[in-house]
Amino acid sequence: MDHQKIEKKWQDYWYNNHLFRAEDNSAKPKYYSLVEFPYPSGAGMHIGHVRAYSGLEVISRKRRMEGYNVLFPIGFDAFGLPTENYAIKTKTHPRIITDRNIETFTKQLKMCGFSFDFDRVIDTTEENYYKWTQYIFLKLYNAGLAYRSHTYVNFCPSCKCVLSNEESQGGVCDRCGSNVIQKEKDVWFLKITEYAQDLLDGTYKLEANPRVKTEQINWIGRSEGAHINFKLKEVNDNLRVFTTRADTIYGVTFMVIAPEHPILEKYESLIKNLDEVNKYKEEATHKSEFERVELQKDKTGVKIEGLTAVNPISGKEIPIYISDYVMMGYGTGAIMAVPAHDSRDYAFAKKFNCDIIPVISGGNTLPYTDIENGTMINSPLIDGLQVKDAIKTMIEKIAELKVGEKTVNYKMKDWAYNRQRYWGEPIPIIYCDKCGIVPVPYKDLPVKLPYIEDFEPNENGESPLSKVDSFVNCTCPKCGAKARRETDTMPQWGGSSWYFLRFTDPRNDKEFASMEKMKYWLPVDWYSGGMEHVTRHLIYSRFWNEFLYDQGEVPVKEPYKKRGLHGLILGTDGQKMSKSKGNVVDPLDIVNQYGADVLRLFILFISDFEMATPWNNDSIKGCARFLDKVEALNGNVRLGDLEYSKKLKVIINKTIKGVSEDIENSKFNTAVAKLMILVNAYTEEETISQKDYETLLKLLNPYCPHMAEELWHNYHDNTIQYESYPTYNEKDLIEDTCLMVVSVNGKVRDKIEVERGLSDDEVKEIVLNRDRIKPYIENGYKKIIVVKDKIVNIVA
RNA sequence: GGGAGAGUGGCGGAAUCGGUAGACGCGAUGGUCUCAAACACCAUUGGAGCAAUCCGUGUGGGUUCAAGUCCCAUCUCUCCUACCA
Repeated sequence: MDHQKIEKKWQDYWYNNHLFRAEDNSAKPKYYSLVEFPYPSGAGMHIGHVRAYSGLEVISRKRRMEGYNVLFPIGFDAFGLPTENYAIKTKTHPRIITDRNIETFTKQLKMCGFSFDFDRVIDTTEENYYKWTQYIFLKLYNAGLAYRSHTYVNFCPSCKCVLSNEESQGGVCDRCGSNVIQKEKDVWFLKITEYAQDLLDGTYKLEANPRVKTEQINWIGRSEGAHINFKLKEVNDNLRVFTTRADTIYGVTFMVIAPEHPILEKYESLIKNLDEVNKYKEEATHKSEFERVELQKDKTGVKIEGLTAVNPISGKEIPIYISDYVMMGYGTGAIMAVPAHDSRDYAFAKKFNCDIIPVISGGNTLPYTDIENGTMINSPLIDGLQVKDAIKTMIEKIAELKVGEKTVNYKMKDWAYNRQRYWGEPIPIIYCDKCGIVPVPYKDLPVKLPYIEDFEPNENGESPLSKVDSFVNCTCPKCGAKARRETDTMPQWGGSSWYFLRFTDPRNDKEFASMEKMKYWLPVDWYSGGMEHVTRHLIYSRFWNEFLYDQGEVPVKEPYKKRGLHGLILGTDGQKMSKSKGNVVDPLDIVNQYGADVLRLFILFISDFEMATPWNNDSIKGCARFLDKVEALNGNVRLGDLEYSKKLKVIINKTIKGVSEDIENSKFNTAVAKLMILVNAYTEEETISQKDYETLLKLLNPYCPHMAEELWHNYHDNTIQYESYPTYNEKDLIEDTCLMVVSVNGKVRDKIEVERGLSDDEVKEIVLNRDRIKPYIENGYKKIIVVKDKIVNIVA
């Protein structure tokens, strides 16, 4: 069959007739299946996209046949650095590049025959979309969840841009791979930490692979402990620390604060060795996070002369050090060091000759860090207590003395939200000399991104928009005086944090989506995506949705009911595909050579959907042969019912059941194997009935819709897309007879074909008289275990 | 350092509750068709052995009538995370 021709034919038919359009008013039950919308890169669609979309493509086509009103949308997450960098390199405006790329992507998606609702396509860079991204930002601002702060942030020296914590994992820029440094800047933060507990609670409820859940749970990083205030001897102030081990307080022999800690500036005048301290501070902040981690074995630091802390329990005076092994971003940026029971504190103490006092018994050598089950020593108030009780008792004591309290700490940090870049949503904020920070009134949205020619960032990391006077200069909405606009833009993750809401009502110009439509469509029933977005996009978007829910703007607290996973497609060499390795597979080459149906079938057949798998050029042939066989069967079809062997009936019914169950469990590969078994069984028959052939076509349709549609039209005038999905007959699932395995001492010695449902005694009698078995039981046997219809084991 | 996942033929990978290990596909070998090749079709295909049979799911133990599957120990790989106090 000429796949080029028939695929084009049915794609035109489906898309021109809007066959996959989701209905807003429908009596059918709804189903919202969502795949992570692509970033429209210049390279076009990648083989990974095909795999990522094929899973829910199968589900969506199956749901339509099952009578659901399906929303399976697609759009483009088109703001972002790669486009901007490419624009700088080629001196072409990002708008032009984006439009071009979206066009290419759309064409390619259609060439694969994906059943997206192309009437709902959204583009995050369009004014009528980013207007609402800005709207949600203002909502956050007005709720006190967007704030500006002057602080140290992750900064990529190559992209000349601030990065969020999520974008600089491992101390490396997410986009370009450069080492990230700490830079002091004006930063917009979104207070995602306010939602840490809600996000954690929601994670437990999410239907998802444990990998997804644990990763989110670890990222949120809840830990229970206490805040403890250590009085400063020289001034009337406290040094506050966070600890999970309040029990070890008698073992504290020194304090350590992060180089960025504010008391350094606050009590500058008291510090006798200020020059030395400032020098260390300077060095530390200019080290990249990578360097800090690399040098971790070798602890560095400076003792702060002139400031002393007082242990609130023992009253002992202890020195304070500055060291870069303490991070400003976690806890309070200060720790109480217990060198006897913490290997980092121990290393530091050894180097700086600090005292080391063990407070938990059991260890012969220091540092003794295996301290979950020890007993307290050298700790007057809690001596002899088990660690667990000691923590509890000490926290109570601290609270009683009003020098601290029980608290919960989260690893997650607030989300650094501004970027010094052109190709993003302008942050809708105005600075007025009189009124300070003024949010743009909702009615003035969108703050349009001006069309400019010079979009290169400058050397000191200022946004290209700062050079555009017509954009910067404005009037204060409050007092009418001359004012300036914020010139930074939002990060790539902004637009994608709410796109699933927009899909329910993509052309609305009054609201980001109507409540009525969101009530109908939400939550997303099945959201499929990659592991790489679990600690970024998935958390961000859940945060926005939870916030909007609390504002009464969306109807559900958690936007996703189920989160599915897809594994990476690796190169044939087992390495990640990349241009530099030259192991990239272009999906369109496969489409041209074998057709979209073969590609779709193969990409799901290749392995477990959730696992990473190397690409294999040779195995595709098997899928092509399979489709040839399906087509060839067309000649064996006879109208009307045929009476088959029970065996074939069983195969048909088992296939229907198995394929359906496998698909629901994301076991797309074994579902294909079952279809192959069915086709092989059909091929052995002289003739098959039209009804049974159509059963095959319906089962095949979600995978290979072009072929299914083409063959279906040999018998019908209507489309197969909304034909009812096959159901199976319970009583035809099992054969009348069964093959039982006979083993002696666990080794297979014989097989018997017997009637189903024989009693144990009947089976025993048959087995003991088998010629193949007799030699093994000449000297009698100890016992016989019969597993009904399956296996007999004789213990001799 | 912490967490998660994985280890099965020449290859990609299957294997509900512990019950015939290797489904399905690729490749390979032999054959049919062809002047020939490709395609297609038929047969065989975990290893050793003529065979009976023996050995086989990273490694070493254990539980069980029975272990890829459960338990203990151990090695290797992948991903995530990371001076997290």
